[in-house]
Amino acid sequence: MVQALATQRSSEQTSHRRAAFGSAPATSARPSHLRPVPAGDAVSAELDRIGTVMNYARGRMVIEEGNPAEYVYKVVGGALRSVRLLPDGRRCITNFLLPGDFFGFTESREYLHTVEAIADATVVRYSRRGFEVLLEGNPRAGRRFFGLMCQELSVAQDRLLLLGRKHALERLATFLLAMADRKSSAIATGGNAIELPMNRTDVADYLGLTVETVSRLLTQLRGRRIIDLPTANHVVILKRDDLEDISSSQA
Amino acid sequence: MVQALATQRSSEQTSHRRAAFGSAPATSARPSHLRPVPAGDAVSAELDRIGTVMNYARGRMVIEEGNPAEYVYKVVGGALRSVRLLPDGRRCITNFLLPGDFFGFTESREYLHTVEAIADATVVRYSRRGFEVLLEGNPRAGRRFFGLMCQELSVAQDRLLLLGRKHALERLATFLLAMADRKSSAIATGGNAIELPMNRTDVADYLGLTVETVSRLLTQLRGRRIIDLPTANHVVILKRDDLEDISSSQA
DNA sequence: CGCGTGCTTGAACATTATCAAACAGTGTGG
DNA sequence: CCACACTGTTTGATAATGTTCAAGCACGCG
Repeated sequence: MVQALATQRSSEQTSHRRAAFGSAPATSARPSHLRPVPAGDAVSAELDRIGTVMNYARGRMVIEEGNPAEYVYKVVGGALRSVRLLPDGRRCITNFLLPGDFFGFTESREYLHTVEAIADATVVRYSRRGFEVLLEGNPRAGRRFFGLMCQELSVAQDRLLLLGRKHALERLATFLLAMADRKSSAIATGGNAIELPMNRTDVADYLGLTVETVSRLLTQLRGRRIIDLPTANHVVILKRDDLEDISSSQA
Repeated sequence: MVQALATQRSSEQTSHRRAAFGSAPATSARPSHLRPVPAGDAVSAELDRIGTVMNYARGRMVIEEGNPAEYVYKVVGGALRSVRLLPDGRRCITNFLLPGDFFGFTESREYLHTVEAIADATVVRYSRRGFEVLLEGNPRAGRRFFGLMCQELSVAQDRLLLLGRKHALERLATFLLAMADRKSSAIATGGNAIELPMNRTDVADYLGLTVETVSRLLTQLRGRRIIDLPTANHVVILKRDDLEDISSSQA
């Protein structure tokens, strides 16, 4: 939410100020350590030359499934969701995108997923063509992004395990711990205070559950004094060990 | 199974014959069109120089979670499974690996998943170091493998949707259609005869179901004359349209 | 021929979904 | 400034899908 406040309300507002590749937004407490933001260097300088800063208001679509895949993006501030749909409307959020995350990569001509801002978001947009030229001309960039894709794939596989084999409560615990690690807005609390930028429906679609189940389980965890819920979107982890036990994560 | 029969029974048998990068095994009907095997060219020639052909008997482990990630692999013949486990033994098969597929890519020092042969399998092994040198020195190779990772990620996201939002019968239908497309061993039948190299437990762990449910649903589909089951591992798609309707796939 | 593994089938059960309604928080207009 | 409407959250009762436990069956192999 801190990031969101720093961005402007208007959507699709373009600024031609050049974007720093590796720098986290000033309003972010620190870059995520799960998906590290590459440090500023030669690759960053290259990317800076072709990047354009853009702002999207909450709810706005950044890319849409089926549209020509002409750009790739990096999140600078705010939060977004990557969405896949079934024909009848059932929804899966494949990923929440936070500062430092890239999105929009695809091998096909069109995007295969939709990305929407769940909080006012700032992103840097790179032309796909320019990005590809960078990849071909700069082996270091190629290596870096190949490594990034390996990590993404690994994260996705963890989620396959979560969706395929974990119970509802295990899923929620895993999610809360991951969010706490990615987005520890309060260093003072040891990374245990989480400001959720997404609503219950988003969490449900991310965990393969229903809104009702997510709500009930959060209530249950609060009843067991494992978490606190000062407000609906503010979670405080009180007993991290218990949450880790519940999550059944090997990590 | 055709591929498996062509390979030798002994495991970990090394042959220093050089491996053709893009060529499908002679015993394979045709390369998968879902995950195209890159055609032979300069990149292939590069890889050939550092590849070693290896055979693994059914059930053998090729790579193991936690071990140093020293190699990357390409499947030439047979079939393998990529596995993730929870501490209590619950299992998720993140992918079935068939001829043309690569595996073993990771950004971390150790493998994050286990790969086992489900049928006698032939793979080509490349040293990770040599592969990385290739990526850095050959922009075309970099681009190709980056694209491959994009595809892998997209496939994984489709499976997130499947595991998160599809019912058991939809999952099974989706799986059967995908297998038919990947592994149409009988061209004469229009790609509708499938020889499943994996057992029911593997299918269950791939679809996030139990063996019993998989078995019941296969029986149900046979009862509705949508598929035939000449043997337990031989599926014939009789009504592809019905199966596609059931699968709820947008594709 | 008998054993073992994997597949199928059945009955009871559990977890989570569905349907429904009340509640809370926020922003808007009177 | 308060009432109202809207959206999102919580809670409850019921139902369904898929799991669990259990047993029988079939095929392949020694």
